Formats: sequence, C-alpha cells, structure tokens
Amino acid sequence: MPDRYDAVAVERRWQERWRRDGTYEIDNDDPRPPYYVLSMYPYPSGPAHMGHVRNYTFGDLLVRYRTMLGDGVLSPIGFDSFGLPAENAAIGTGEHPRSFTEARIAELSSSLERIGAVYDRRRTFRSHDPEYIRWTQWIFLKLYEAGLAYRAEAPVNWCPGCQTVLANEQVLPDGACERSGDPVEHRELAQWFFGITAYAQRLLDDTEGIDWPERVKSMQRNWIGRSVGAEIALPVADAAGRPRRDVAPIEVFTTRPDTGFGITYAVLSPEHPRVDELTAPSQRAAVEEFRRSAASRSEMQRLSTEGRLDKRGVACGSSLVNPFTGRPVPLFLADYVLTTYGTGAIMGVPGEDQRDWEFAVAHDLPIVRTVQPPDGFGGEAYTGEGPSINSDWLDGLGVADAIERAADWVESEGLGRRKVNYRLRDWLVSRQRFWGCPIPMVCCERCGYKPVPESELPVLLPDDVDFLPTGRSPLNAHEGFLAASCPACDGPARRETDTMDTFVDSSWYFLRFADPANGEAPFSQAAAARWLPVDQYIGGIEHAILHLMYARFFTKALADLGVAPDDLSEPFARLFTQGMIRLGGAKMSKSRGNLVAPEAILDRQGADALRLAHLQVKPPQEDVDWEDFGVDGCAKFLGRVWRLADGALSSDAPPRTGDRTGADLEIDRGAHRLTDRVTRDFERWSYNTAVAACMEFTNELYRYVQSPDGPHAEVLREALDRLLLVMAPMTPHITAELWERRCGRHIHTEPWPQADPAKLRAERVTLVVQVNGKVRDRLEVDAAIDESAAVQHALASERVQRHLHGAGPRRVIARPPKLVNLVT
RNA sequence: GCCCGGGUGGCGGAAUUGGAAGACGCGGAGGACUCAAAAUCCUCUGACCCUGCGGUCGUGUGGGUUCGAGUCCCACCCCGGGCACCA
Repeated sequence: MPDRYDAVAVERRWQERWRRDGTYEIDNDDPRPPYYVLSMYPYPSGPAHMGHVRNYTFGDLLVRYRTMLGDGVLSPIGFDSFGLPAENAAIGTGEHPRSFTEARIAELSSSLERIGAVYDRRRTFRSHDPEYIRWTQWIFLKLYEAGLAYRAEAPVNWCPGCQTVLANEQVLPDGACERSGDPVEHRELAQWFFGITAYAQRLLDDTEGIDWPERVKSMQRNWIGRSVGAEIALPVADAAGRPRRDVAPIEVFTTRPDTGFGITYAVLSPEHPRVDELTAPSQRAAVEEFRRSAASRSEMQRLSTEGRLDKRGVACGSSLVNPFTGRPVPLFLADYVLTTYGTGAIMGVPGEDQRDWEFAVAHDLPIVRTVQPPDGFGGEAYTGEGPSINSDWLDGLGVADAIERAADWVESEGLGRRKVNYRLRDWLVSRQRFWGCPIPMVCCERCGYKPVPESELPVLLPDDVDFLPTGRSPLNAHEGFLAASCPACDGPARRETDTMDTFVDSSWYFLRFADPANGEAPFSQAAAARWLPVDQYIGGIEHAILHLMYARFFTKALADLGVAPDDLSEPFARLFTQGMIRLGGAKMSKSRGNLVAPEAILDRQGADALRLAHLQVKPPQEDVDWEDFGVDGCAKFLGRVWRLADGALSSDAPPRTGDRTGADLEIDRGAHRLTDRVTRDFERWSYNTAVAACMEFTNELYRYVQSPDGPHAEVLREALDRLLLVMAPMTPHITAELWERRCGRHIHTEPWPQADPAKLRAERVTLVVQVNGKVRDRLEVDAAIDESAAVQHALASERVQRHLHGAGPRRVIARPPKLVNLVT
C-alpha cells in the first residue's frame, strides 16, 4: 500500500542522514576533480529569511549536481559574525555580542539545514573565532609591512548614528549612512587605510578575464572610474600678468588638454593648501567667509546641483597664467571642486564644459570656444566632436588628435605630463566600534604606531566590558585591553582601539575554507592552489561593488606578498548574482518589516516545495516579487511525482513486458530528451526551464500510465529513474526518499544520467508548410525526409493548394524536415 | 549626461542556430469521482471576426534587411540599475 507523501518527515529524516554520513565532507587529497562552490557567507541575523533560502538553494543545487557529475565538491559555510547589529543589541541589553551572535548563528545554521543545504561542516568557522582573528590580524601586518596598510589624516565620512567612520562605499548616493540612514558628516581624522588604489588599474583590467555578469563588471568599472588626461601647471601671475618663477605653479587635472587655449579662469577647492597664499588682502574676508560656509555644508549639499554658482564660488583676487596663451586668468574658490579628486584644482574652460559655462556666466568671465560646434548648434558649452578653433597650432585638428598634440606639447614644455586618475579611493578600514577584529597595532609615546609582534597574535576582544549608550567603543575605557608595551622600545604604549571594517573579514574567508585548520599560516599555498579560484560564487547583487572589489584586491595583494599562490589573480572565476526578493513592491528586509518567514512553509509544504518554487518562479538573476511565487503549485507537483513513483497511479491494464510499442519508444525518447534539457539548463543557470521540463515530462508520464494499453514496466521504471535523478539537485529530499524505496540506494551518490544522442532525434516530426511565410499546414513526416519529398508533401496539401490559388510557387525554400515555404 | 540590463497573453515567464510565438506554472472555465466538500484526475483558456470550415491581427514605437524577424540592422520611446558639478 503506497504511503502518503509526508514532506516534513521525509525531509527531517534525510537531513539527519546527510549530517550523520558526512556525505558532503571533502578532504584536500580527494581523488575526484576539485570543484569549489561557494555561497556568500552570511551575516547571522537569526533564522534564514527568503533571501538566504534563494541564495542557498542555488548553491546547494550546484553542489549536488557537481557531486553527481563526479566532482569532489568543496562546499563550505561560515558566518560573517562581526558587525554592528550585535553591538547595538549589546548596548540595549548588556549581553555580550559574542553570546548574542552565537545564538543567532545557531538559529541560522539550523534553518539552513532545514532547507536541505549541505556543507562540509568540519570546515565551518566564524569571523570572531580566535584563530580567524589571528590570521586576519596577521594579514593586516603583512599589508602594513608592504606599505599597503597605513595610517593617515584624511577627510572621512563620519556617521553620527553609528558613531564611527565609514568607507566611501558605505555612504549612499544621497549622502546617508548605508546602515543607519543618518546623514554622513565630514571630519578630518587619522584613520587606517588599505592601499587599494595601487591596484586600481589591475582591478579594472582583470574584469576582462572573469566570467561575471556584465552588470556587475560595469558597476565595478564605474566605481573605479578611470579617466585619462593630463596634469598641467598653471604658473602664478605677477602684478603685470607675467608668470612668476619664484613660486610653484598650480597643478590642474584635465581630460581635455586640447581646450587649453580656452582657459579663462581657474578654481581651487576651498581646502586647497595654497588658498591663503593666493588670496589677495582685499578678498581675504570674503574668502574666509566662503571657506567657513563650505566647511559647514554636508557632502550632500556640496555635491548637489542646486544653488546658483555665483553663490558657490568666490574670487581670490589673484591670477594664474594660461600657459597656452600666456595671458593671466583670474583664480576662484568653488565648493564643487573636490580636494579628493585630481589635484584639487581645475582649469575653467567654459566653451567645452557646461558647468564651467554656467560659472563663467555667473561671474561674468570671458568664454572662448576652442572646438567648432556644428551648424545650428543652439546650446551653450559644446562637448562634442569638431575641429579645434581659436587654438593657434591646434586649429583644424579633431578632438582626439588635438588631445594628443596638446599633451605632447605640455610634456615637451615641461608644464606637466599625461596622467590617469581614478575615482577609487583607498579603503578606510578602521572603525571606532567594539565588535570587530582588533587592529593589531600599539601606539608608543616615543616610537609612534608599531605593529604587534606576530608571536603575540591574536589580539582578542575582552569579555568583561560594559556597553554604554554613548555609542563609544568600550575598548577605550578598558584598561586591561589598552595597556601594552612598545614592541620597539618596551616603553609604555596604548593599544589601538579601532577595529577593522567587517568587509576585511569577508575579503579572504574563501581562502581560509581551503585550509581551515591551518595553525602555521592563514592557509597553505598548496590548499589554495588546489581549490582557488572559486569555481562558482553565488550571492546577492547588493555586493556587486563593496565585497567583491575588496575580495579581488585582497587576493591580488596576498598573491603579491607571497601568501597566496602567485598565479592567483582573481578569487572568483565565475560569479552568479541572484536578484532581490520584494514584497509589496519593496525589497524584503528586516528593517522594512516585510519579511515572509520560511518556517511556516517548511512546516507545511516542506523545503523541497519551497526550493522548487524559488527555482521555478523566474530566471534566477532577476528580482522577484513574493506575490509571484507558487509554492502550492510546486507542492502539488511533488505530490504528483510521489504518486507516480510510488505506484499510486494505475491504469486499467496491468504493466506490460516484452515488445515495446510506439508509445513506449516515445516515453523512452522523452526521458532522454529530459536528461539533455535539464543538463543544459543547469549549465546555463536556467532553472525555471529545467523545472518546466520536469513538469512537462511528468504530465507525459501521467498520460502514459493512464493510457488504455498501460505502461511497459521496464520503460516506466527507466523513465522514472531519469526523472528522479535530474530532479535530485533541485528537490533533494523527496527524490532521495523515492530512490531509496525503489532501489535501496542513495540517489545523491548516483552518477548524473547521460542522454543517448541517438534517442534525442525524433523519428516523426511536424513539417510546417508556409505560403508566403504564413503557416498554412502542419504535416507529420519522417524525420529523415529529403527536400524533394518534403516539397512534394507540402504541395499535396489541400490547405496549401487553396492558398496557392491554383498557381505553382515561384520559389520554394525547403528546410527539411522542419519547414517548407512556398513563395508565389 | 555616460555606462550596463530589460520591454512577449489576465500574471510569472518559454522560444538554446533567423524557421510553428506563448512551453511550464499561476489565475480562469468546464467535466469526472463524491451524498457533499476537500483532495485527485481529465479537457479548454492571446485578441478580434465567423454558425462552422476557417480567417485577420499580435512580442514597446517607426523604418529596414530577408522567402521568413521576438531573434539581425538603423532611429526612437519607456522601465530598472550603476556612476556623476569627477574636472
């Protein structure tokens, strides 16, 4: 007597089994070909939400599929366990972030198991594990030795809500903190940085060689923001307007050296170090006032396009010399010129830059066009293609040629040089927070900052701390933590209380998974060489810039430092980014409170139904609305498969044996076609069509089993085997249960089925007959039909003849066996 | 403004090489089973015209290439995302 399908019981049983048997544990000397599948390691915020389910469903599918293909699959999981939420909770409740975090990890970990995701759990670690802290700090010291970690005074983004500085990447485009939403302020503070800009060009170039979504690569390229141009020195003018030789010139960066004859003014940023020197006494009061107001404005206000440009700039009362014309041009301050980009000074070229045009109009400055706009051009600044004019020796040249010629001239005159600028800034990694990896430095009164000796690592966070609602890190008040001696002079020193940005932890965890128990090094070269780069990385599109850029930088830097294999240039060979899940039109998130908890579904329809719904609803890279999910439909389909495979369905006729009928052969071919389709769909991440193929074939089997002749026992058995095998990576529990009931073996250790190419070719096909490109008839023909027979067949059709109106076709296009088109 | 991605039934989507537009699912309609309901099983379901046979239209818009275009080319519109007074 067939059993009813009890998804919850079946799933619990198999999850226990996979854990007990260590089915997905893998050793570094496994003889199978290595394949590394990694889903981005999660921040543990509690039980899995729908975004986790989606992410880990895709990852788990791939782990199981590659395993069946015969690979030795590395499937690790860890937890990105440092971060602000645990610390905020600590401030609220007094509970130590460690115990808070570990409770959240336990919840997340068990809910991942409940969706059927399998890992080598022996390799699991958390960012806050002392051994992981040790090696993160060790890497910091390596970067410090190499000059890639350094301390500098810099204008930083300060979030008053989080009471910490933020990386540029953590400030939203509207100037708000990514996490708290507070408006970010600008402060000058000494902070720790990683020298990611040294890798800007390689980070840009190497986007070519990685198999990542174009969208993500484009976002990274935009973020790096390469622009090619020249730095040009504009001499300071004396009272007579002649260049002074006794003071250094002002360097400006431009992408358009060809427009040099059109420079009619120059601008410094308000923070430029030479403002005082270049301000005339008559303008001093106005300049001071302007600098004060600029400093008080937030980044948001400063970068906004609101406000009239005459209010946002002020004359210095001095002049520079346009080196192209030799004539003096007035110097201004303007708040939209940024200290952090280029040289903090620009040349004003109103004719070819709209913002410069507006500034020139506002301040009544001359405008000289140096590129001829097309006839009828009605605009103001002209930025397009055209011949140079008013430019002496550049006249007549096109823009590209003129840029080259002008840059040559600038270099040969010793006025400057070609220069590439990047928008990318060095990565600010220090955070004034408690719950993060401590920066392994001490500050000695005499020697300054000195690295903690390797033998003293890890520097761990103390347990006996009081969290105060001031938001200040309790490390600042913890004498036991603060007290240190200088590694250089042994004198009294104070330990650095800043911790590292949590993105540092996630910048190398994928390397540690290759060798998680290594006590001598963060990982061995051999283990890294075996597993890296990650064959398939899977995660949310929201990490397109931050995490993925930092991880690429770390991998390159570690290879350069001899820590990682030197031929390892990229961490993730292939990247897949899933879309976000929306509910009621907004991204599903805890902060918005519009979460759909997976638990209720796991309790009712089960993990397989939920996984299937995620796979089926949409192409995986696209954003999805929860409203579009069809969990019930998927549960219904799994019920159909269960009844089919468990023998609950029968026809009036008993199963046949012996010779096979045409219907039997069709089913057999259908099973091979299914194998082929699902395999190719898996390879191209087209899971929604893979699910459709399984549903289609199941429908076909239903008709077959219920047909008057009944199914052929052997044909049905083989067809069902193939259906269960190809479904196994998608719905691992139900297929494992049915497989075991049918043959007593474990489906996930079975080899992936192969399609017989001979069976993929149908014997009878539909020949489409068109007259003048419109379909007029469809004929069942032999797949091997030749051209003349196909045309003959087509012409014999009554419907076709009706549309030919008695005349013969003037032209015949035959593509046997699929199509004949008759043209009159 | 620059750079990516996209636009197909009531809805999510399919069409892998230029060759049957709408697979599969949801939703909807009808039927079988049942005392009844649920569950299950079966059939139909792009729009319009037509009693029917059948016909016309149809993949954002307008052109083009082709025997044939959702797919290729040109121009444009709209939606989503990234960058942006970035010199």
